[in-house]
Amino acid sequence: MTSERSSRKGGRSRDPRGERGIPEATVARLPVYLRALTSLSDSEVSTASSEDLATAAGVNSAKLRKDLSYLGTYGTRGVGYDVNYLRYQIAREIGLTQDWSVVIVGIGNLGHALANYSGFASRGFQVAALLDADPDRVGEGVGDLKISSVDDLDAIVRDNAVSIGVIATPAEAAQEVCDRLVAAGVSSILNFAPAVLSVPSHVDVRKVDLSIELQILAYHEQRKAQGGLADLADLEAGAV
Amino acid sequence: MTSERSSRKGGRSRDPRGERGIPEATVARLPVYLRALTSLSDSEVSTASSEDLATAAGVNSAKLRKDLSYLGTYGTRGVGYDVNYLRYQIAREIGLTQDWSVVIVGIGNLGHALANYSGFASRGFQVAALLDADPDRVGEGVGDLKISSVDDLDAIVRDNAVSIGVIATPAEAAQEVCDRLVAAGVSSILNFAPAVLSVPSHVDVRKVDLSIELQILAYHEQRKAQGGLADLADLEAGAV
DNA sequence: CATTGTGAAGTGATTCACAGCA
DNA sequence: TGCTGTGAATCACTTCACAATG
Repeated sequence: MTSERSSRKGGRSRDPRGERGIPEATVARLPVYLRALTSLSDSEVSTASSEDLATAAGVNSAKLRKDLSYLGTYGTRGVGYDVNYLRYQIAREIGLTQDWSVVIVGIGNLGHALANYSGFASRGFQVAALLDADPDRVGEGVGDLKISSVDDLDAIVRDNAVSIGVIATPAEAAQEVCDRLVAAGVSSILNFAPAVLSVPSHVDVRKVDLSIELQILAYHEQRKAQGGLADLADLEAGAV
Repeated sequence: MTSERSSRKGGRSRDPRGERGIPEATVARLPVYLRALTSLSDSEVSTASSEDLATAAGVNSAKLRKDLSYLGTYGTRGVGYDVNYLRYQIAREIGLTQDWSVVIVGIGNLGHALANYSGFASRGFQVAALLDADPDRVGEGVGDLKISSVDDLDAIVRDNAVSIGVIATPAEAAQEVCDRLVAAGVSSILNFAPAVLSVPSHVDVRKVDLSIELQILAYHEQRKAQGGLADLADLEAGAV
C-alpha cells in the first residue's frame, strides 16, 4: 500500500489461495474484527454468526465472510464462528501473538498522548523508549519512561529489537528522524508528521494525518451544504 | 466512504463529468496535493509539472493528472501547472476558502494534543470549544480556551455554527457523545475513540485509530520476518 | 435448515499510452 | 517539442447469489 513498488510477484502471480497473500483492504479490517470479537468475548458471547460479527464491526456480512475466507475456514455452516477461536486465529494472522517493540520519536503534545496511550500495551506493543532531539526534554519522565536523546537511537533499537518507529515530530524534522530510524534497522514506520517520507522499498510507512481527515470531512460538508443548489443545477442542466 | 448507503444516484447516473462528483480516493488525496503546493509556493516555485508535483506529494504523475482532471483543466500543456492558481482551485474545491467551526469532545491526553495542534487554525478550522464530561476538568484552561461541560453542547453548536465534531473520549463514551453531537446538528465527525459509531445516513464519520495502524504494520512486519521461510515453502509446494 | 464459503458479476481505482495542444 | 488530459486496459475490492454442509 505504502511503498511505491509493492512488487507482489513471487513466481505464480494469479494465485487462488496458495502463497499467503491477504488483500490489503482485508488486512486493514482484521484489527477491527479483532476488537469486535474481544468485545463479544467480554460479554460472554461464545458463538457469533457473520451477521452478528459484521454488525459489531460496522461492515456488511458478505465482506466479513469474504475477508475471513482468506485466513482459512474457521466457521461452522449453520452455526457461525466460535468467538475465542476466531479471535486467536486473527491475532495470530496479524502477528499479535508476539510482542513488538516500538519507539516514539518527538515527545511534544502528541508524543505525550501516544506515550500514555494504553491501547499499545494491551495489544502487545511495548514502548521501548521515548526519544526527543531537544536536550531540555531529555531526562524528563513520561509515565514510567524517561525521555532519551535521539542520539541513543541506534543502541536502543539494537538492544530492544525495535522494529516499529512512531514519528511525532514537527514536519521539518520528520525525514531526518525517519532516515535515522531506518539506518538503525527499523522497518515499519507510523508517521504523524504532515510530511511525505521517502524510504527504501523494504520499509513500510503508514501515515496518520489529522488535518487531512478534517479536510476530507470539510469537502463532504461543503457538498451537503450545496445539496439543494446542486439539485437545482441538475434540473436546469439535466432532463434535456 | 463511511456511511453504509452512499446512494450517489442523482438522475443521470453514469456520468462522464457533469454533476460535480469527485471519486472518494481522489478527494482523500487533494489535501496532500494542497500541502505539496503550499510547500512549493513557500520555496518560491511558481510553476510545476505533474511530475514535480507528484514527487512532492508522494504519488505517481499519472494518478496526479487524473485526479486533477476531475477538478477542471487547470494545467498548460507543454508547461505544467501554476502553483498558486492550482493551490487556490484545490482549496476552493475542498471548501477551505471558508472557515469551519469544530468542537473537540474528551479533553484527556489526546484531546489536549488536538487542542494545541496548530495545523487546525492554519487551514481554516476554528476550534470553537473544548468539551468534557468530567466536572473536575470543566473550567480548566487549555491554550486560550477553557474546557466547557458537554451539557452546553447544544448552545455551543448553535451559536458557533459548528458542523464538525472531534471525538477523543474513551471508547465507552463515544457513542453517547456521538449521539449528542448529531442531535445538536453536527453532521461530520472525526472519531479517535476505538469504537464503531452508528449514525444517521446524513452524517459522515471518519475514524482514526492508532492501534489499528500499528497492527497493520505488525502484520507486514511479521510477513517480512517470515520472508525467507515463505520462499522455501513456495519452492516446496510450487513448481509442480 | 440456517449459515458458511466462494465463484461470478459488478463497481471503483490505477495505470497505460498517446492524441491534442501551448 | 514537452507535457497535459483522457479514453481504454488493467487491477483491486465489493457485492451478489447460491451450492455445500454441519
